[in-house]
Amino acid sequence: MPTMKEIAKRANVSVAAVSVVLNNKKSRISKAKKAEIKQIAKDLNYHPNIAAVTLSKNISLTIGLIVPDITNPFFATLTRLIEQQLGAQGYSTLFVDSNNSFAAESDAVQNMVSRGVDGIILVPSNEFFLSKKKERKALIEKGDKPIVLLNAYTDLKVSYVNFDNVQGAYLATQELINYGHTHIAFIRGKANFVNAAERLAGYRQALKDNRIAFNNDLVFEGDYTLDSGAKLAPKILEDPATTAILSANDLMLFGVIKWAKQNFVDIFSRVSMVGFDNDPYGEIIEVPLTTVDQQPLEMVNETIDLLLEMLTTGEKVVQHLIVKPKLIKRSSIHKIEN
Amino acid sequence: MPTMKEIAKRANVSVAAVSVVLNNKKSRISKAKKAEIKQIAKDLNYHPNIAAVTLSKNISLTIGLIVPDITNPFFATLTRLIEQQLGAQGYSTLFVDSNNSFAAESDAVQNMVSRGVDGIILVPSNEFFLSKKKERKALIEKGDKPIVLLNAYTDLKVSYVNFDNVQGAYLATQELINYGHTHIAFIRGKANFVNAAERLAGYRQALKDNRIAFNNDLVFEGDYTLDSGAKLAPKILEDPATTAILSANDLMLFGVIKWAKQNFVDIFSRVSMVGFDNDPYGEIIEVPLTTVDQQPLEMVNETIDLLLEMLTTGEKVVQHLIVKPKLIKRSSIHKIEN
DNA sequence: ATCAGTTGGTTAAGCGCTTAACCCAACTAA
DNA sequence: TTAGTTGGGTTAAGCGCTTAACCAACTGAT
Repeated sequence: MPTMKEIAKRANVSVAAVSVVLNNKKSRISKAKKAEIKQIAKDLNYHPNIAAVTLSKNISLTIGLIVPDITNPFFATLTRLIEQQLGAQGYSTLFVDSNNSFAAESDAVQNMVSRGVDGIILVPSNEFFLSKKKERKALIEKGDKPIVLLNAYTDLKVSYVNFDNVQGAYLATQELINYGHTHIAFIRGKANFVNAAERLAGYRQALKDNRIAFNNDLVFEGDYTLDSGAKLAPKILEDPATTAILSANDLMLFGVIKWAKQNFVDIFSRVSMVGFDNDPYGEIIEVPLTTVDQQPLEMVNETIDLLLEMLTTGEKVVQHLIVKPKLIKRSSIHKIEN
Repeated sequence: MPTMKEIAKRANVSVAAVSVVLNNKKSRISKAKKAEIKQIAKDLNYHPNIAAVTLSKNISLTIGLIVPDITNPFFATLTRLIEQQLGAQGYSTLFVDSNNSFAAESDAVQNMVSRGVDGIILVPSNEFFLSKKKERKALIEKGDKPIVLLNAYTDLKVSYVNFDNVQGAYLATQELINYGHTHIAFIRGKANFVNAAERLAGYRQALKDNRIAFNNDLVFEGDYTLDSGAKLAPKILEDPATTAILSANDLMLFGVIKWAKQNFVDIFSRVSMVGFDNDPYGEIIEVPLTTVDQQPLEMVNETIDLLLEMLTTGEKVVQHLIVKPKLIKRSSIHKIEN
């Protein structure tokens, strides 16, 4: 790999001169020399050693990205958008799949700080919210880099971008009610997942606004995995009065559908369904799924803007951005006569 | 962030002493001093500045990973396995989604080399194989880092890990034939995708071994996207003699299914289907999809082993590893009477 | 008494790049 | 004539860490 030293030698100048011209800083280097240096750099196919730049400037043009599970399509979509937008701004992405483990998230943040990332985007795992506040706080403050949480609310003094889970669940529930449903099962995320609580709240609010009594027996707790949905399916369907299911994500609904297939129940006739996430596969299943879209592009845009603002101004702002949900109406809801 | 200098001052030793003990090198530092230094490091929550380590040792414990599209579940699975296995070995992952662009792959490699990654895992895009050999070669040789291609054959002098596409397509085709199918449509990948050619070859070989004439009118060209499958669907289904479809990936088959839903054709009765990839959603659709599993875990294991061998020995080996396919038999094939 | 070997470290150079401070010759302007 | 400016760079220190070479004091054997 060619270095500035090499270029300097060929151009008969000091490496300082090379540095300033290759970085396009205003300096007293003559036009001719500038051109010569740039030409030599091009000829040698020079590219800076980023470790050296990082060491001396204390910025790395790298950001860390931590997601709970990249095989979850929603997180994959976020990841793709983030990587591409950061790349367009000249930033590289140090990627970690935390496998839904708080310990892994913590290690990842430490390692990223150690590597001198300029900032961190953390899509918190479920475990994140199960940890002690003190530990969460320690994680956030490690190396006090700019950090923004994505897809989560939090009580910590840190920026986050989330989407309006209350409103999302409200919209979805209202839609079911509009079709005449009153016995609506709700598959929530585990008690301590923050987004899960908000979604439950939206569900309850919609019931209340429609004067439908909330019934806790209709609330089932999953963990956002397909398997947890499959496991809950028989319990949910046990009550013949239940005519609809609202799920805190599509994946659990797919689990319900899978269980139904395996047990020969015609699930699409049996219940109406609405999910969360706008999973691409919701569109191609037997009956396309009505779902709440989390507007990943908007979320990522806000996240990148926020992070970039911190990086360029050098100030650590604490902002909370909430993007509005959008109900994608497809065919998994049918009318009920009361 | 505390530095070795800080530790050295507190322990009344030189930073060189700190360096050797924190790196557990054998040295002439007394047990007592060693313990003291380590304790201070722990108290200060010291973590090395990786940029400095990289600069001086010329290794970064970072590897670059480039995939064509992280929202494709197969690539997501590979990515997850890679990141976790590398993490377990102390390596971090610099991630790039090339968005199926050769230019992006090329830039990514350059950038990674510039950042001093120790090695690169490239899951080549489709465009990769459409580029000139000279350009592909240039990409591979950039900065001559250890590099292994994953999920591809190649004519270049570089290691790769792939799975046996010929055998995979052969198995799938033979399965269809076993069920009595003789008019089997094949959705291939674009002509220049190397894996696509091998899959076609396996399909043809199976036909030949069963004395079924190859008919080029039954071969359709997609680009591995869901949309391309949807676009091809009407053409494929036009010929009433066609009783089965083998697709070079599940996604295109999902596209066919989607088109069928939208056009009210009962696709699962109309044709038998086999895909490639063992996409998780193949299991939860109306009729679970028979598919060829690419054994991502085995592929990743081989890839990591290969790369780690190069990293530890420092030698650039050129090995070609082919993992055996596995046919996942589900319900999307039905018997045909001839 | 001398010397080799051991113990317990230190020194210094270097990795590639950045940046503030400096230098000198030639040219203006009063 | 001289002070001041401008053009065209150079020097040197420093970012945090690594590593080979060195050194001083002590111990034990001859």
